[in-house]
Amino acid sequence: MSEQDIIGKGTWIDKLASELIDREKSLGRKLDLLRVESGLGASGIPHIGSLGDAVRAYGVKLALENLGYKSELIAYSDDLDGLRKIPEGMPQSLEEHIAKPVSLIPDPYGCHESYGMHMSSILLDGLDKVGIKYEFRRAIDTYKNGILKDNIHTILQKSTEIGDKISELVGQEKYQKYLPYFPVCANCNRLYTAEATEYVANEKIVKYTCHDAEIGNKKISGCGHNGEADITKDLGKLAWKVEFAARWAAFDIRFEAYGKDIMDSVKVNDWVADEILNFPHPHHVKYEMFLDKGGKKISKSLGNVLTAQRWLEFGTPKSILLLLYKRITGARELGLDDIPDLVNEYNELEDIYFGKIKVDNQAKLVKSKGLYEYVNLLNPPKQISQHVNYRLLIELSKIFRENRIERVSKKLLDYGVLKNVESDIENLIGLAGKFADEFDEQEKIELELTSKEKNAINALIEELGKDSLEDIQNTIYQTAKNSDIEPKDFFKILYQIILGTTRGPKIGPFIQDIGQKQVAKKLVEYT
RNA sequence: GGGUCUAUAGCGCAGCCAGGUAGCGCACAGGACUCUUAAUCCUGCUGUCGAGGGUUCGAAUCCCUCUAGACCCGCCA
Repeated sequence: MSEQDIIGKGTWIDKLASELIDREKSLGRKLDLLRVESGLGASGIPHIGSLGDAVRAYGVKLALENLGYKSELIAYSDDLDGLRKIPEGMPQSLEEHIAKPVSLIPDPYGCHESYGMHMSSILLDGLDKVGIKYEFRRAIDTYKNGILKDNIHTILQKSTEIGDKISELVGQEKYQKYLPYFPVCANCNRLYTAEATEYVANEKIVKYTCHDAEIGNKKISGCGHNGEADITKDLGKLAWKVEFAARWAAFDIRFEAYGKDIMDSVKVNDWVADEILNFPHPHHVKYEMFLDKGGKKISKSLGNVLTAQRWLEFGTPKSILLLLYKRITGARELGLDDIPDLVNEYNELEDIYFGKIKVDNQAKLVKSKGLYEYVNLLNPPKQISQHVNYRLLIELSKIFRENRIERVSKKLLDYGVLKNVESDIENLIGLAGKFADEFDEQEKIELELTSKEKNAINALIEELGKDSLEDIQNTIYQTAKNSDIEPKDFFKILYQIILGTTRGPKIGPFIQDIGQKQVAKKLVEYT
């Protein structure tokens, strides 16, 4: 690859942006604002995959701007989506609100105006924490303000044609029978119980009947209300198979990524946009779902949901951005145990960016530097910062649980890893410390000790009580010998008590680090 | 029925999406830190890149076929 072939910063994001621009040019559309969109779910706890959709869309926005175009990210919360299932760990009191749009359900935690806003806020908070900027829009406002009205009208008028096409494209036949529009019942506020029976085009009204319906395998009772919904202002929503298209056209969206689970919906929506609404569909990129470590889809009901907030307890914002920007293709099993590698990988990228690590392959160098810039949202630091291996911090954190930041810092200085400890390193020690506490919990080992061994431990405790103990290593060795125990076995016992393992660091200096009294206290528990 | 992903060292994985010397972690072997073990550091070993074909000066990487596994859609949004 030669120099002039490199687009933008040389990453997949730049390539995507470039494809997008080429496509827009060949469509002959105006290029003064290339708007990108990310859809946010508002019905369940937003996991890191939902965050990824928005983070990557923002990356595309940055790439477009970098190539000289104006761009904007719309974060659209689908808060007219009906609640179908109570997410794991949420109050059962939500039961009465099943099938209602999430923005019409009170927030069970009382901190937001609705259940939907509570969920959306978790995601928006995640975006804020990693530095993503966006323009927030909500389904409920979009429908109330009639922003989609013309497109809804067109879609409903051509519902027969659309129903047939859906059947042809994805094999789903229900829209040959029903209108792709779900009114919210004016009487009971429920969404899926209200069946749209007829569209009165000249009045822009959908007639509906609220009757019993099934969601999943759950029966939901309708209230029997017969009503009319004005598509220009009443609440209701288009079915997903056509809603994206209406929104894309109304918002003039030129790019939206999607997960493979909604591939079929996107296929239909593309057709609806192109053929029914006469709005060339946005450019897309498909991504795989994040899976948990067992290869299962992250699902709220399994309780394996991984949020940005959870990640940020242990990892830096940049580690999330790196995860999401390093690539988009491929299935990925993801867990919190990926954090250490990502934190370290970021440091490596920084070293490459500032020339501290040499990379021979020119293309790879450009790509790595570009990735570094995206992880910094195209605003990279001017200077390299100090790096400490995250795993080292975890190991040190396991040893020092009290006054952790201070004592780990001191150790880093002793090791010569750092010249001085700055606040970002202290912050990282905090994160690594939480990681150590959470995932390397040392359980108390049940040890069957002989009286000979107990005597030896008692002797050692006495020695450790002395202030002027000089050579702990040798003291232990002597203690074992005096008690007629193989030193090897004695060391093993000590490792088990202190570290929970059968081996470990050289124990003399190690005890010094932890503190003689601290160790003595622990040993007493076994005598 | 439709679609997607995955397969690389003993194990776990990166590299593939913009082709250019096969990499990382763990494990293993040796060494440093005065006896005694290595959290830490250094050195070393480990390969039919699932199989077959194609494109290319050059393929783990791009294309096609096949095999095995996983997942998604065909309720709903």
